[in-house]
Amino acid sequence: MLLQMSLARSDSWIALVDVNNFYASCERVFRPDLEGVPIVVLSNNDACIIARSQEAKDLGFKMGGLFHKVLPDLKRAGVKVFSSNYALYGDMSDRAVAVYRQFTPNLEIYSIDESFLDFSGFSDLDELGQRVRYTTRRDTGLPVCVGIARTKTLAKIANRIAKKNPEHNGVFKLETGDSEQLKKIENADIWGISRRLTPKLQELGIYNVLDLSRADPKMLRQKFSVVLERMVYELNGISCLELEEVAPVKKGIMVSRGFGQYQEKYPRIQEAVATYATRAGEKMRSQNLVANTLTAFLRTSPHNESQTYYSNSHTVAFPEATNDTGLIIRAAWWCLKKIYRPGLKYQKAGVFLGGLVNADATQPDFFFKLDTGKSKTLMAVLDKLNKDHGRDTVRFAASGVSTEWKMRQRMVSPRYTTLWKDMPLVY
DNA sequence: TCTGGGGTCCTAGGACCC
DNA sequence: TCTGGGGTCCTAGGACCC
Repeated sequence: MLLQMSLARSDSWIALVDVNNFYASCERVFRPDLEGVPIVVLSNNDACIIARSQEAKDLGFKMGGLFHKVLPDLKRAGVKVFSSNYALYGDMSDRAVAVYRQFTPNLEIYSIDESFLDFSGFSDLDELGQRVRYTTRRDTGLPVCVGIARTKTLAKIANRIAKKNPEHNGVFKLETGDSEQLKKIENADIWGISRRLTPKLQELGIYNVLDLSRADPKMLRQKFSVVLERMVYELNGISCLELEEVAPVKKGIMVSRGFGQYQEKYPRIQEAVATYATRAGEKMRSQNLVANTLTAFLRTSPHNESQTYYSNSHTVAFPEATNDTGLIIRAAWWCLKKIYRPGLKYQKAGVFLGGLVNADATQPDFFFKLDTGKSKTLMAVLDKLNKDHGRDTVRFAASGVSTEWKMRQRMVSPRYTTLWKDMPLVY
């Protein structure tokens, strides 16, 4: 593979804006009474901790900690616990990005809580970073930190420095070749280097980011990968990772969930799979995509020692690319029939749509004639009703009415910003 | 009872072709 | 029937990220 890189223009600057403790901060925006109170947010099924406020971090609660194990400690410490509320987090994320766009037209939404902003050509970048920070807080209630540097990798590091050192007031500009700063950061603490890689780098005498920036990129590529090679260039201010302002077309859409409790019965699993298939169809249509293939998968718990682990998947190709929920459910059930084994306690199932292409550029199958006009109208009506009146107002009977497989969300906060009935009357 | 969900990129290896 | 290099394409699996 050819290494793509370009010397940073002399005036090119990138800012990484990152919301502090994003999920926990979202919960706090509408609950000012929780200011200063430790907060944790749980994964789906209320299984483990996936986000913590600063206070909860300081109390020693760990990422990934099992909820049921740490529950007594959480109670004792007076920690406020939330199930995850992705409707709220997704909407708050959109609001933050809308604020960032007031400062630069060129930005890349990197994740639900991080965006890269093109700061090239502006003067007084520290002051600009402070304005982004102040405005985001004022207009959304969310606290952010800003890291500014010549490349994405360095901007990530700058952001980390801003976050860890309160004296910078949430904004830090990292100059290329600032060896004092790079020396202070361990390999495992930067973007793209996992804990696993750390001991191997240490064998080569690479203990911190300064060492890494001075390592031989060709040698690292040979011993590890092109990813590490690029990192060395990035650390030296040579940009290898461009700003992706236009989100690339998705290559696949996945909808999967663990069940609220283990499921054995075929009809219940069918309902779950039909529900995931429905959700996947909605996602596709909202992005004007159609899928060429569908994969369904089913597995038992890898942690349940009372039975042997079983995991299987099956893929089918649609005769013609589609985003019709009826066809997606049928295909998903076809796959499910191939992989379901009676007598097992299943923990999770999912649906994956692949071979995605734009819905306006499909290749019709000569022999298989799908009535796409009728399907399109039906799906449009379905989506409109569900958008106006709430999810699942109208749905396929295949999804069933039982609730036993549905995930647990016992402590979910209201959808303050996306559901009229949940909107607080007094702020 | 109980261990997230959704995604990207890279690599190796096999199939196939000329 | 055997031998071979060089190339592309596809897939599965791993690593990593948030």
